[in-house]
Amino acid sequence: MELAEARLKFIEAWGKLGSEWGINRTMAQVHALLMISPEALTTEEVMAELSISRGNANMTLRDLIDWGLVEKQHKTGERKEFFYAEKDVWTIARRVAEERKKRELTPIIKILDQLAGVEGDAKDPAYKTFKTTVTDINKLANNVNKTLDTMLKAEENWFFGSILKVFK
Amino acid sequence: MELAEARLKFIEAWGKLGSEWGINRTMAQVHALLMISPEALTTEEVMAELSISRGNANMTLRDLIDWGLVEKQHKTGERKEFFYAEKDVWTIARRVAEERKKRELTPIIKILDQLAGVEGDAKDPAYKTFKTTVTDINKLANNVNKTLDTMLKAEENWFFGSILKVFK
DNA sequence: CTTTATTTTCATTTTTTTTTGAAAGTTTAA
DNA sequence: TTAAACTTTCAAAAAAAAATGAAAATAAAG
Repeated sequence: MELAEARLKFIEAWGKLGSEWGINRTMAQVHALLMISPEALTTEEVMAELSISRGNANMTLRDLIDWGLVEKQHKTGERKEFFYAEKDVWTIARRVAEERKKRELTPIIKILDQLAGVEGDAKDPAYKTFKTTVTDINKLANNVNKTLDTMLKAEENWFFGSILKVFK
Repeated sequence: MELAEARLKFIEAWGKLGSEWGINRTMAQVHALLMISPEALTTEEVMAELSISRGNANMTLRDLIDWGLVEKQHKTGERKEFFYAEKDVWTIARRVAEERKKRELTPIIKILDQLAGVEGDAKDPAYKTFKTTVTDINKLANNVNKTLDTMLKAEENWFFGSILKVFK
């Protein structure tokens, strides 16, 4: 397989994976393109490579910056902005985990805390089932939360090494 | 807060979480409803509780069955079908992990294996960056894969207990 | 069989999400 | 200043995803 073909396949696959996980396909594709680009790219280059509009490229790049996955660069003598993606895969994984934790896990734990406190008749099956389910989900969410905190502090080899060693 | 209100909030929150993770909002809501229902429900009841159409309820329930989260039940003397959700939260988590692994992780690892094998000029920065990125993502994906295998076999307390103890 | 209850399908409609592109805004440099 | 280069915004359009509902299919009962 040619590099050019492989690059396209990678961009396509990363876009598909992203959309399956609730991330805009184009955003995942721009991320993929930047991850495999040794040099920072301009908006124009991103637009051309992926055949997307200026508005789309601009918004997507801004989102990637918000996720902590891409940074703006300025080159001396050049007027336009360049975009460069973090290349360390474990750092990328941690940034994504950190953002999703903040945006999704923390809010749902807050709601579950409220819901787990609902009062009711201890003999009512509807109440018992609700209480048990919500309390159990809350506990699991807190376990995931703590595990993510661990992951955010850990090195990749240490993290997986330890997990896989314990459960060998 | 009343149980009735809490139930609605839970269904809403679960639906939102689902849609953020690439799962159809209605499917997540039907799942939430069944998780907090002590008894199996009929299609009619699901339709009424969530104000959705028969076609939608039918397809969504079938999908939940495909995910291994809901089972059909038949009651003697009753002609219609009843739907009952798995209530053990750790079992639910494992089923979801198992399905997403099968549907998404395994296919992308297959693609990454192909892409990691692409040949090229070892001095070409574009090639080097591509190769490194793809290889690193592949390694991470395989670590996640193994960790999921462990999770699928483990008990909740054992799994998180061990992880959190190692990294305490 | 035939009828009735129930489930499934799927073309069409509706809703939601994403993308476009041109205008407005901003920055730099001459 | 002014003007050119570049970035951002956002209303409108397009595309994608989800939902509807009625007809077809299936299954059970008489």
